[in-house]
Amino acid sequence: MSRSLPRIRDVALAAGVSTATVSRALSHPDRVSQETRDRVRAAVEKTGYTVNLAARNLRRRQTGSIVVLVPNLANPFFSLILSSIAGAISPAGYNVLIADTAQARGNEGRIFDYLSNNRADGLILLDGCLADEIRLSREQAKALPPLVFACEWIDDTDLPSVRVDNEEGARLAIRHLAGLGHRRIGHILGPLENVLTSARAKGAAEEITAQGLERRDDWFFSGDFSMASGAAAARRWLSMKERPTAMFCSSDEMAFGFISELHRHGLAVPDDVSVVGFDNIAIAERFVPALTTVHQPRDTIGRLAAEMLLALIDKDGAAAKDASLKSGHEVLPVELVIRESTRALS
Amino acid sequence: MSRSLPRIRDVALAAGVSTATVSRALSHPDRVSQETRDRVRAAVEKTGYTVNLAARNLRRRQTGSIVVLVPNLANPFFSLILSSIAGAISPAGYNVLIADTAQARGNEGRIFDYLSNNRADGLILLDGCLADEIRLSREQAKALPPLVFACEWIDDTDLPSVRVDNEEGARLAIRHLAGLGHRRIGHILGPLENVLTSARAKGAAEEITAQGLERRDDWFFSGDFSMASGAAAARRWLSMKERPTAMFCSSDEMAFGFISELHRHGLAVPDDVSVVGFDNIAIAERFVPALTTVHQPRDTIGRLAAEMLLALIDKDGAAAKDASLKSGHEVLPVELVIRESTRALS
DNA sequence: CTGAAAGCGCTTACAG
DNA sequence: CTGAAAGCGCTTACAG
Repeated sequence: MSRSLPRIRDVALAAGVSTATVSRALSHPDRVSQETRDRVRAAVEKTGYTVNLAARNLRRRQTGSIVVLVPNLANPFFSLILSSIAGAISPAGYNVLIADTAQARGNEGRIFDYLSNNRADGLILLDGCLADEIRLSREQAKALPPLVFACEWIDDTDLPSVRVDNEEGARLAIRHLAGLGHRRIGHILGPLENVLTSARAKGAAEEITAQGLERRDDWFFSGDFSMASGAAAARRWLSMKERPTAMFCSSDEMAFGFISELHRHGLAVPDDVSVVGFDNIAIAERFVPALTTVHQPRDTIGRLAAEMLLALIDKDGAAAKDASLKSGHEVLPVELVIRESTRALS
Repeated sequence: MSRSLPRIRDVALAAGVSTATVSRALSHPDRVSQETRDRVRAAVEKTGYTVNLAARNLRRRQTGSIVVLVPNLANPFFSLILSSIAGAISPAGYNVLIADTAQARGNEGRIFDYLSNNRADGLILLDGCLADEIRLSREQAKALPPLVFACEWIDDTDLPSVRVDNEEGARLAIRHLAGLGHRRIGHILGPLENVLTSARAKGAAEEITAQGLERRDDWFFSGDFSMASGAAAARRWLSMKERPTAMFCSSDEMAFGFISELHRHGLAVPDDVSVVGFDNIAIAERFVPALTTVHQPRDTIGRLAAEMLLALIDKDGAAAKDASLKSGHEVLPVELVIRESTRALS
């Protein structure tokens, strides 16, 4: 920034008051007389003053930033969540810093840097694979700032989170396929270490059993949420002697990869196999065929995570930490959106 | 941040040197003896010190942040560009703030706030529709920080930019379709005020003429880059008496919307009409049919924009402003990726 | 190569 | 309701 920017002193001069009064008029208008308020406002306008955030933050002993850690920025699943987080955080006066943990993992210590309470007043973590880092930070008594998990979480901790009912989503998917007459249902898993993977696999396995269907290990396909892994699963499916007649994919992208790869081999969905996704990202309704999938309310997830975090930061500031806030888990309902990629077994 | 964080004074005490020396050892290791360097490093490790960025930035009269303004965070086209920007900017020691102009437009003044050099040491603008704001800022002599446009730009200014050869991309698309024997080629436009819209429409119109094809106004369909607008174009296409046999869409998302809407009406691509997109976003190769499209090197765009901006900031700092840097336009080549959504006119 | 000292621009108890 | 003054934590000419 150039040295010619107006400072609070310039406003004070123009308004004929002290800098302390200008500061108060701006930050606590109620602690200042009506007349002073008006004069300061006029002086601000005249000088074109805007507060220097570095100075304010230094003095207030805060960073003014909320850091959001995303597993993979290039994944469209996160974009809507990010914009709803930003939409809820910005009005509260914080900057939103978005960092890609996949990228940060390259640089040793980078993640710790973000986790440090030196960097952010609060954290929203969309990546549940930070258990080790968080444990280490805690052991070293490096105080973490208030944080909230969104979408993913860490098992066996009291860290607050916002997520959907992943098990129920999986059950809905399986129930839908069973209802269409499918008896052999496959499932493409997410990454093995991922909490979403186990939750959805558990729900799927339970419902398969509940429906009295055969549960075979080789009908659980490995994956990592990516389109490429969905395509790889399709190739394995093609090579099987006894194929599932329906597939529940743990992400929409894997469903697209699976469908597309079958299409390249001359097979069609849902004619040759029914497919259900998970997420309901924007393109799901425009894919060909339109994808039957489990809807995650991404805007709500982002907004709630932001609100929970802001509440935590306030509580911390007021030294009145609310235990229920600090370890609350908001579990949002999911719903199945039935479209064209599934149909009754013929 | 809690008040118990180690400060530079703690490091100085532990190392038995002054705070000035600690600061130097950290910021300018070469200006300090080898022994001092080692002792400071040991003291940093022992105390767990990390620099307080607000204090550093205040003292250095900088913000430490680069702001990226995106037209729409929820659009997957931008995600890869954003992550490559972040990948190039972060190592240089800047925070990357991402803001959604669609959201910011709601709050009056928000955009100006971001444009202020009080907020960021540099700007990367992915939104070309900021012409008015930039003109106003300049007129009011509110010094803008160094900035670079990426993807989009503003005509008739000397503001530097990174972009692809949009006209050539359009020509490649039309030439490909003409080469397949198509004589009636339609085009779905982007938003009317958008510079990309005119560049691509110009290239398309030129090449249609160059190929000796009929150019009809009603074969230029309005759109706004979204899937919904592609679907709307499809409905108009369906209602026409004389339909184009091939469509060039100014974005992949519009192509998906167009194809999907036709599919809902029982028509298929490329059997009933050939379709070319623009962007080559990740899902293009996995759409059904896989989309023929004009590839934009999104990672290169992001990286180059970041590098240009960093160079500008350095130059500004050194007061040695390089005119060619300040108004350079990097135009990257595009290439046509031929897949399954186009085929010879039967 | 190193240290003492000033100052970046703001906010906030404190006193009046 | 208002002002004088201290101080947030760092960096950097300046002097030695």
